[in-house]
Amino acid sequence: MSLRQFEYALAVAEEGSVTAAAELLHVAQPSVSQQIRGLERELGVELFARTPTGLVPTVVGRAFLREAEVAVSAARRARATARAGAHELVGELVVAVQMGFGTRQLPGALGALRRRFPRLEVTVFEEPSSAELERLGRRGVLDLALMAACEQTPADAHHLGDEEFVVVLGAGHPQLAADRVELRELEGEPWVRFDRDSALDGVLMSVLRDNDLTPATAARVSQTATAVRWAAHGLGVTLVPASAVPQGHEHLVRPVSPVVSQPVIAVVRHGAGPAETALLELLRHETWSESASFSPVS
Amino acid sequence: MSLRQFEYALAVAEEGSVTAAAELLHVAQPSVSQQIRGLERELGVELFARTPTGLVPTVVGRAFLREAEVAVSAARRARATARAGAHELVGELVVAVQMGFGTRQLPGALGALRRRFPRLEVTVFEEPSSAELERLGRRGVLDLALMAACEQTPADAHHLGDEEFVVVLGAGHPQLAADRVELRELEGEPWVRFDRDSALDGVLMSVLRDNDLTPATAARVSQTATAVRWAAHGLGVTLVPASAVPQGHEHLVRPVSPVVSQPVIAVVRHGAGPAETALLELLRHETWSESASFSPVS
DNA sequence: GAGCCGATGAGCCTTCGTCAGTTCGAGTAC
DNA sequence: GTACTCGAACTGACGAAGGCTCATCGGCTC
Repeated sequence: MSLRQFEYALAVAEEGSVTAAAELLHVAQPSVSQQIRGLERELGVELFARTPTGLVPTVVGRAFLREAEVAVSAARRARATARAGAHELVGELVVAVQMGFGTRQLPGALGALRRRFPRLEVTVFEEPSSAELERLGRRGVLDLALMAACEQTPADAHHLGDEEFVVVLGAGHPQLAADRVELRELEGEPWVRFDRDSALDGVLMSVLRDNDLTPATAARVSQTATAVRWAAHGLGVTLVPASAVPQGHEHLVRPVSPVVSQPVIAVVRHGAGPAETALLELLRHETWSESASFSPVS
Repeated sequence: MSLRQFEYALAVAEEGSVTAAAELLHVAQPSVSQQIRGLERELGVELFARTPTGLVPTVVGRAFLREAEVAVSAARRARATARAGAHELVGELVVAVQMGFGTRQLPGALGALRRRFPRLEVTVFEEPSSAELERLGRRGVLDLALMAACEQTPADAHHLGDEEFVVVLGAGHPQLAADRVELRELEGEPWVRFDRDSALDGVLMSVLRDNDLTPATAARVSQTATAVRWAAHGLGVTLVPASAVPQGHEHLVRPVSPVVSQPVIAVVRHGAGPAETALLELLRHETWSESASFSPVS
């Protein structure tokens, strides 16, 4: 049972005779005859009724040909898709981002990618933990991963820039008066934290530890936008990447001292093709080091 | 580009490695390796990225595999359909009926066929002219044709029975008093006739000629049911097969003298399979010679 | 260095394609 | 009605191509 047999059977049905089908397919007549016979023998059914003037599909033959048509056209589509991929970029690029990193840069890069390769679809997964990210990468599901550097960063990772972290304070918080918040001044504040085992929570914990602060957990959330909103409502203070602050909350945000920043890396998978490389280049050209644009209301 | 290559590629994508795929497919590892390479060479694209632990589909590879999956499953369905047809009857049986013949018997036979072979679909074409019917038959479109015998009836036609013709009179027509209408008594009546070149019109014309009647045409219609309805409304009289009289008009119908009847034949096409034969047998077992059940209201 | 994975090359065998010739049925001329 | 011709599909033999297997090599991981 091969595609060739299907195509021959369809041609015979279309033309109504083996001879005409053979001509259409640019092969000799016995070749078509043999293929049809072989197919019928393998299936154990008569697909065509032999008349003196040619071959006519039987009842089962027509039912078979309907499905065969689907198979053949799908095969043609598959080939066309692949061949198109040789020149243009087509397909689906799967990207994973560590929650909160590159939130500002990624849309720009993806927009540019889409403009350059309209037939390239992109799916983005947002994962909180770097462990899960690594697991997906190992399984080959991901084409490109965007994450904070950690101890086990592979050697072939591409350093894109640094993500500066900022605190979000509740409305009316006394520290909003300062241009830059001294972390030690936040002693005793309750914190809006992130999911256990998430990279963001890891950053927060190490920052608190480095500044001799005791972590009082007000709540745990999984998304940075939620953390910012809750902090704005006065539930506690939180620490998020600067690029992850949603619009409308800028006035509650302050850079911290000492500065907290994390190198952001991109990992493309083994045997990366032109699509991955293109996205990587676009990400490189985004602005990563941005002068903190948060300050007290003047 | 063959189905085998598609299956191999899908297996590799599924298993994540050539070795595992080969095991799954019960072939040696180099075989799978070669097929994948051949496919990639033919398409001019890298479908899989080679990693130390196995093969992972690339961006275009995934787009290709999506279509390949469709092709392979359609091929499987095609095979399953055909194999099912070897034991059970599946598919679509195309039947053509000469307008007005077997109108009563066909539904019964088709119902029985459907009960015995639920997966066999039947399509019925109603054609007015025998020439068109023959043309369709010659082109191999039809599996079975039901028609009146004519001069050029082929030798392999199956005689099913005879279709008696009856007249339909307008309400209040004086001849309704008789059990059987003498055709000569209809001299001067306008007739509701049938489409030019239709078999029914041919029957009507030869009957009128045989009885020395002059045909006065009141109207021409293409369907027997319409002819009966128009005749019932007093537009004229008409002559239709007894089995074609729709319910509710029986009181306006009378057999004629001399008796008009046409042999009804079934023609199955060259190389008829079990489906055609089954329907033919069922048609044979329907009652064709029926004592005329039309009479004046008692 | 052991072990796993994919790639490669040689040999065997199946399968496909072609050419020749045969069979069968339909249409036609006499 | 018979014989002839033509066109259709089938059959068999042969050469070519491709698929499968075995043994082996090169790379990478642990």
